[in-house]
Amino acid sequence: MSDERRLAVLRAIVEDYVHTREPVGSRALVERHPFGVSSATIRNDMAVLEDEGLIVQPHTSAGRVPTDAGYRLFVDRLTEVRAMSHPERKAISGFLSGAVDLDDVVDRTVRLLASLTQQVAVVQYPSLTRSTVRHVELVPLGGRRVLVVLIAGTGRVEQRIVEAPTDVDETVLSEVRAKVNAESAGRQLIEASARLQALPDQLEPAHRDLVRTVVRALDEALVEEREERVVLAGAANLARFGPDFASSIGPVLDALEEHVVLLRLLGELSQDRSVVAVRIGSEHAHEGLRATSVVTSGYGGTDVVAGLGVLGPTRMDYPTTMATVRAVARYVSRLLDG
Amino acid sequence: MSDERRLAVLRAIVEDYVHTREPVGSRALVERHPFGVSSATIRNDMAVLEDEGLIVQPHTSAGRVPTDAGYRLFVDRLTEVRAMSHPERKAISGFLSGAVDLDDVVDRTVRLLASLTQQVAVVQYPSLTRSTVRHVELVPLGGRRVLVVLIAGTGRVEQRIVEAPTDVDETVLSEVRAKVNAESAGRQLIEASARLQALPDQLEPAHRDLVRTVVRALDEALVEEREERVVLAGAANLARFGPDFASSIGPVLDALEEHVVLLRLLGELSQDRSVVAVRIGSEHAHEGLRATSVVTSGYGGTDVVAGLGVLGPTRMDYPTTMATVRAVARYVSRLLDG
DNA sequence: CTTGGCACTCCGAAAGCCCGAGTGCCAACC
DNA sequence: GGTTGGCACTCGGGCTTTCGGAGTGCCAAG
Repeated sequence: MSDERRLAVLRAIVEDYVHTREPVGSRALVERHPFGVSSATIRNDMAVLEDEGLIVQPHTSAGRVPTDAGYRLFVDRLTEVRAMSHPERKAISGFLSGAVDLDDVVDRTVRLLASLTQQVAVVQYPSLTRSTVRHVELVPLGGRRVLVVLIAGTGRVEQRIVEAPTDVDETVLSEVRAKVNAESAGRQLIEASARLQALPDQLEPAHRDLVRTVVRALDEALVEEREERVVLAGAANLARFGPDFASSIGPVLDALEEHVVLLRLLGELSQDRSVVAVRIGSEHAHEGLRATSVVTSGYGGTDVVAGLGVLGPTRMDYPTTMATVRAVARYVSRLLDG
Repeated sequence: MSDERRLAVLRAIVEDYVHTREPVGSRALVERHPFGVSSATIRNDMAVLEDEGLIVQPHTSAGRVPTDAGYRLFVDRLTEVRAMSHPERKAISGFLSGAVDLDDVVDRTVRLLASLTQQVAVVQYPSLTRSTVRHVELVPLGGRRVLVVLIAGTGRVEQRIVEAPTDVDETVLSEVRAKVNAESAGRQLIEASARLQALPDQLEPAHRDLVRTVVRALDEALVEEREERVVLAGAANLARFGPDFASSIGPVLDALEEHVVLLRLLGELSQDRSVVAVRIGSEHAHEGLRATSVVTSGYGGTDVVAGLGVLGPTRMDYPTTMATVRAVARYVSRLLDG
């Protein structure tokens, strides 16, 4: 019994099922695909595939449906990520290149992904972690309050208002500002953070507490808030996933609202920028996502700085979705690099 | 035929229908409510109510269901907004008072609304318009780039990076900064905006272009971006509205994603802070919302600065929802004022 | 205006039925 | 050993039919 043909059968089942949304039987399979063998043979193959846990039949006398394990094998071994056609590429770059600032890039990206895939799109804000510090500004607000502003290389701006231990005057603040910028401007955020930690000890004791307060605020902005934001689009597509998906809509919406869950997902899957990663159905840690698959990619500048992806039913067109996600991630990365 | 009893019948129909989710018939009505008349009499009343377009029967031989007009009359004339109980108030203020900054206030508010009402909650970010300017900061970023930061009385911070007409040096910038703050600090945003418009003419020509650029950026931050953001929570509750609502989920999610639609809605309905406003089903301009009702209130400081509300099925418990929205709006307002 | 009575409608659940798709298995075949 | 046609068997789902109950509208009497 040819191992190769069995895999071809699995591939055919996945493709047909994704296409028709209905369990696929042996007869239909040999009609649509040129296996050169009879349906009885295919039946034998299917029995084996079922033993291996790659497909199941919803009821006796129904066709077969891929299991999550079946999709996994399909994605890992039976799929080449499709290349995008020229017009497709053009549409992507055209739509994205109109963006005016970072917010706009993220916004356009997430909408684009949602509309191209007809699924739910998720885009994480580019993390500050790998980005650089352009400038740190300290603004006295009167009394002990100081506004701490961090401007990152990406153009993203984070600010905090802090309460200094004593009243601050402008001359002290100028000094601190100069020191802080000397230590951090132009450096990667992680490095800047490390250097800033050491800063208070190098200063005269009178300023230490103020500097500590400022550094703590910057650190929050740098570390805690990094990767903290995600943007969604296309939630309405959930309703289009079909009636068999209806019962899952509630839990999925719940999960989508817990941005922490999405961030973890993107974080775990988007380690590598050049690769699209897929998490399928039961592979999800979060219960509410067990009916869905997520296709993600890292994106950003020279290092990976964030992730993006789409979420759809496990019965999705993986090759196309993966191609789209990859293409969009690449274009956004290029945009942010330039 | 008593007009009064007819309205009592309408009220009873609305209440029972909201409670049971099933069309209510004349027999069930007299059993549950002490009208002191027979079901035949109620039937006559119902016939009239149906003629008036306030109720309909889904099919012959089914009970009656309120129409949107019926709900409207119920809300306008048959309802006293319930007062919240002490424990309820306490839960609200307790949950909200833990907030650490404006973002947190908005975030907690929207979650609170969603969980209290089990519906979809919408909170608009407090508008800057009626708020005051606390401080304006200008930061040279090197070359011609200047970071313009606006700190509002609410603690909200808006920033823009602008490209000055020529290279900027710190001394010029200090001067401009002083002027700008003198004109705007402590003033209401609208007033500040007006005064800033006049500022360029009062300065020496050399600085005018720079000031114009800065003022334009501030104006954008003040005017264009005001009221631009809404935050949602509880979208998953859509799935709990019942099977009869299932077909509307898609369109509603679509509408929820168009924040512009929500902003217009909140804007139109939340004119007055002390009043809860309701828009019912077919009263919505947006098609996708025709199956829903929205209950909103203005909230904010001394003037109305933003709106919040919840969205649910037209068959919702209006008195309770209105009470909750009102109570939450009040607590948030108090929080922002203090 | 109210009421009891009555004929009428019609939804929806339950039951029964049948058809077709699909399977598993087997014996024969190459 | 893999492949094949044949065949009996299963079972879901669509279709129709039936039936009961809830609810109405109307009417004539109070």
